Amino acid sequence: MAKQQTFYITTAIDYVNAKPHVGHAFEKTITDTIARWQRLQEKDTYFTTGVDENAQKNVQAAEKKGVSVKKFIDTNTAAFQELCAKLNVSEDKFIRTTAKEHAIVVKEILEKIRKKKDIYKGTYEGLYCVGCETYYTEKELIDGKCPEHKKEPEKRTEEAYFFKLSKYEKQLLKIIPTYVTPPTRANEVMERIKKDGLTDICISRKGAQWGIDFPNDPEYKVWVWIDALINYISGLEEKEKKYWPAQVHVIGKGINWFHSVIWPALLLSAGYKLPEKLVVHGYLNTDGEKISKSLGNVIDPLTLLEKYPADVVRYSFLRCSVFEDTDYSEELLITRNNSELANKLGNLVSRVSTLAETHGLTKVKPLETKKVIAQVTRAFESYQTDKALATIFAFIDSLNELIQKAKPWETKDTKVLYQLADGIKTAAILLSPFMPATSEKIATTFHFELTKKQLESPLAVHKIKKASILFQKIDMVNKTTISPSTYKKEEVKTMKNPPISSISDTRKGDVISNTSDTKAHKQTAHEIKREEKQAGKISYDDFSKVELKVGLIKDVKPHPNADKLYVLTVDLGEDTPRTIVAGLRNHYQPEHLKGKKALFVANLAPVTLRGIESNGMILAAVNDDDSHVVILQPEQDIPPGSKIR
RNA sequence: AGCGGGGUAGAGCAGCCUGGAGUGCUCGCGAGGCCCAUAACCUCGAGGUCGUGUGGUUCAAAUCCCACCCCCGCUACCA
Repeated sequence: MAKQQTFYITTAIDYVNAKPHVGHAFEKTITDTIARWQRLQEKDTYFTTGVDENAQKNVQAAEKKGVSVKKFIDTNTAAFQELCAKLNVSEDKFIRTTAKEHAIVVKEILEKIRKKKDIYKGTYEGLYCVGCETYYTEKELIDGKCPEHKKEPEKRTEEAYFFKLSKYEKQLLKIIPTYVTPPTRANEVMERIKKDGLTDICISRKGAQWGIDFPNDPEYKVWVWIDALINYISGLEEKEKKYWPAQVHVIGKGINWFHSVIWPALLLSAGYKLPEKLVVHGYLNTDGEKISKSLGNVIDPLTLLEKYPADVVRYSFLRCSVFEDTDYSEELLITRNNSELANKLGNLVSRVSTLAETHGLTKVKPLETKKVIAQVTRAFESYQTDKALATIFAFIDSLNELIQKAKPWETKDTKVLYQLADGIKTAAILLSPFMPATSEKIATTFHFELTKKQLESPLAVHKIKKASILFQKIDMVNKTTISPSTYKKEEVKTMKNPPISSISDTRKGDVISNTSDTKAHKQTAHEIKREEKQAGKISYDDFSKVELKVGLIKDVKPHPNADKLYVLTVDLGEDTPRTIVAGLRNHYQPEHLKGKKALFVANLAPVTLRGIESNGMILAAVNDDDSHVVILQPEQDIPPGSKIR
């Protein structure tokens, strides 16, 4: 007998410096659906998901909250586990990278790479700001100075461990086109390799306190990305032999580079087989609509799951395109629940089960379903769960048409009722990876099992009882609204980032990132700010230091090197007009500013912004999330240069 | 500016990879049918220069290639 085929599938592991957001839920749902489909195909499936707990940023985030790092990650990890449970995610293992077993595997693999002579000690040279205790890339500097301290950083070198990524350039270029899907994501990476080439990457962090020790050199920690990627192997534990290589890694587009390039290179070096497919999904765009942005609606998946059944939430994700970015909103969920789940599927099951209860079923040749099954199978082969779902719902539509045409309530045609019931069986089994609980309910009503075998054989006739309501309709008014204050802006930003870590710091492979300790500084800055707030008041003397004047905007030009900035030419009643840079481009058209009088700060120290020196500042009123910006103007006409007191 | 996504009916989308009559889906609108079902379901209809190019390739372009315009996201910038 042939050995049962295995199927190993993973999600990316999530970065736990904040609570889970819809993107995480989206990825888990897609991956879970593929895993369940493979199980339905009778493959021996292993599915892992989990969290990346070793990132340096956790240290800072924890300190900010005033809790220990361990406690901080435990709390957030629990939220991710809760998400999986409530979403009905069927993972076989939830990985935590702080687990001892994980660290052991990381060390083993690094040892293999070292033996291959792909690790060497070199010197990292970078621009170091003493105040921040961190390295900056030239791109991050403003005017050649540290953005926090406005001081020029010094050139510093330190010893570090490097991985010979460059060695694998040719091999990678060869494998990426077949490994990475969709092709645009493969091209993206190929282009970058061809353009910039691959340089060796620094894989150690000196003096970091959080993370996995570098083998044989406790002065260093392993760079978090290396540690994170290895979860795909460490998560298998003793099952490694059985399941590796993975069939699929599902990841978000933001972390494509790490999975397309660094991960296979590490595996090649360590002598592992490569995973078969990297499925790179797009993002759910939750503030695509301006309306929800101004309302401050942040869609929290755990809140959604409290309000709506898991299957409804899952369905709302799974209808979104896997590969493209999609706008996602709670309205969308409600519309889909009502018109697709309740009206189409739910209502169909309800009608057929009621009619079957009163009239019974007579076994005849079922409807043709091979085509639908083949189409769904094909969609799964290319990991387009959204297409698979659309195909199933087109089939459900055809059942609705059939019942309407055949009018079994009039004809009492139990043969048609059988065909409908058999069709529902097919739909329910095909839907079981998407909405497991719903399929289970339908299976109970019509007496079948959610197996491959029953998918391919006609429905056995049983006495049917009317089904209970599958999907309740949702009132639009009941929509969840979360006030902006629930989430700090900063948090939302991090959450929108791809699960593991930031990309910018590895852009050129010259990585000692700015993730290392800026905390000392940041904390003091924070304290100062807080003190200022507590004091809250300034003296008149302080106020009088600010020189406010009326200015006439004589000209408005877009900043040549920045999207959000205008360069204003302003008459402040002086001999020559001043150049003032203002961030108004998203809020005003040039013609609405030109010729107007507005209020300016006249004695602000000049600053160069993206290459243009600004000599003052325009005053504007701003709402909470900066979405609405209004310039201040004198109520009546008054000459430029007039003072404001 | 860098990277990414998009522009298809009043709104939101699919179709594009692999070219074959503007085909389809959800919402909305108009008319009708049905009375089994969750006020659901079914049929028909109105509504389109498929962003622009009187650009290229082709017998044939929403689809492939080129140029341009606009929108959105992330990052930078809001003195």
